[in-house]
Amino acid sequence: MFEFLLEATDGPARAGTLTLPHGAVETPAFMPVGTHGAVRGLHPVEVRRAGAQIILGNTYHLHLRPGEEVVRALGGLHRFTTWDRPMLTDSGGFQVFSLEGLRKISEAGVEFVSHIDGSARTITPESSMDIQWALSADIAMAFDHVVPGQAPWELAEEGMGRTLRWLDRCRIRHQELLATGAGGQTQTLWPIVQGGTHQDLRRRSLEGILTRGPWTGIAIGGLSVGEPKPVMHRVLEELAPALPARMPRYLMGVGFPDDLLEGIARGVDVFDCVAATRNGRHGSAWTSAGKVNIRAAKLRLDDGPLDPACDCETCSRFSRAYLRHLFMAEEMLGLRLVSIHNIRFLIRLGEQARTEIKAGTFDAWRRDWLARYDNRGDA
RNA sequence: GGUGGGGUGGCCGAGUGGCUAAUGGCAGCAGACUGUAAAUCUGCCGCGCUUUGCGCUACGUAGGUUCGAAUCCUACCCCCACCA
Repeated sequence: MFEFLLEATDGPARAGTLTLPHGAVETPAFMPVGTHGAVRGLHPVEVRRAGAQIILGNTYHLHLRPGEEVVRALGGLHRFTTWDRPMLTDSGGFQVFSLEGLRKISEAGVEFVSHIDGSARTITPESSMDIQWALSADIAMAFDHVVPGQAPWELAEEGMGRTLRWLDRCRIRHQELLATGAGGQTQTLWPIVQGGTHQDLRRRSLEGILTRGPWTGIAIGGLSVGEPKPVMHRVLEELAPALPARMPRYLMGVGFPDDLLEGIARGVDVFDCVAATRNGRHGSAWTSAGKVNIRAAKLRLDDGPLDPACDCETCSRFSRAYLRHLFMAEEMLGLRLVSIHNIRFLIRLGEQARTEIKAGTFDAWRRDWLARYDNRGDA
């Protein structure tokens, strides 16, 4: 039910298949983010047609609105949203970082002041598990304490240690929930490696997680939260040799196209990132030649597709000039079309990487790809 | 024809003697965004240059008052409302 079959490796890069209750996920894979139970702006069919095999939901946001009991009463997140393929829910741990000004951390859990109505909302390792069980995604994430990328050792140590202690509580509660076995529901729990940018802490975190195993997958959190890219690469490289080969590795919150390739090159199997949809809504598109600002004046009469090398529904049909017009006219179709392109772009990057890994040509392909990719935005 | 109100940078619109190349907003231009408090945010936005500075032009037009005017005075042109 929660198997990971490692099909090929090419250096540290891996290609595999993750089997989950709602279907298979071929890796390397990019998961579009659907915080509120929807990939922002998109119809589930569009998300599916972009090639998505799994999407995310968010514990904190769905707890606040509509509330997990509503989702449970309506048959769980799959039925509620009509997304019938695999889903993963993030635990609310990222909101410990992103909503820093609205929360208070203690060993018991995190007291949030709701960003919606100011009411007090406490999330504990146990309640995060309860909420995620009610949402009933295929994969639940451990409730973790994410610290900023520049966090000094002391703070990173605190977050890492707390994440490990909370993992014990998550695991106990999750096993209790599994034991109830209500309605034949099943779900797996993935732990999260923390420790900031400090090698000793990352190692301790990973060792702590592995001694608490077994697990069906493992996540690396607390990256791309303000640290320079080379530092993220270093952390991944230091971690890679100690990660068991049999488990899928999920690099949380990453990333941009180049981050996917750099992550895959360092042994990562699964990614998620809001940038595809957020940048899409903001008019910033990724293409094989680099970033394109779709509002740019120079595109006014550009009759070509966003990315000639892309097979998405946007590129196969609409011109850059039309997309620009939609943005200038504030037609919501524009936001949607670029979002569709961006998620297809990342998913296809994973698909291409998978092919290259199986062919044993990943590294050369990656170097070539990155050399052609202009990150400055004048593609 | 009379009376009153008004003409400000691409547009709307503040400003009623010096702190004003002129608040705001819109439009335009450029950029940012990494487990979503974001269909958001930031910067530029009279012209030129050796661009943390300098020069030029500018608040309907032409004069005037003043050390100094978008701001005060005079004349004229135009717009709006009401009255004839």
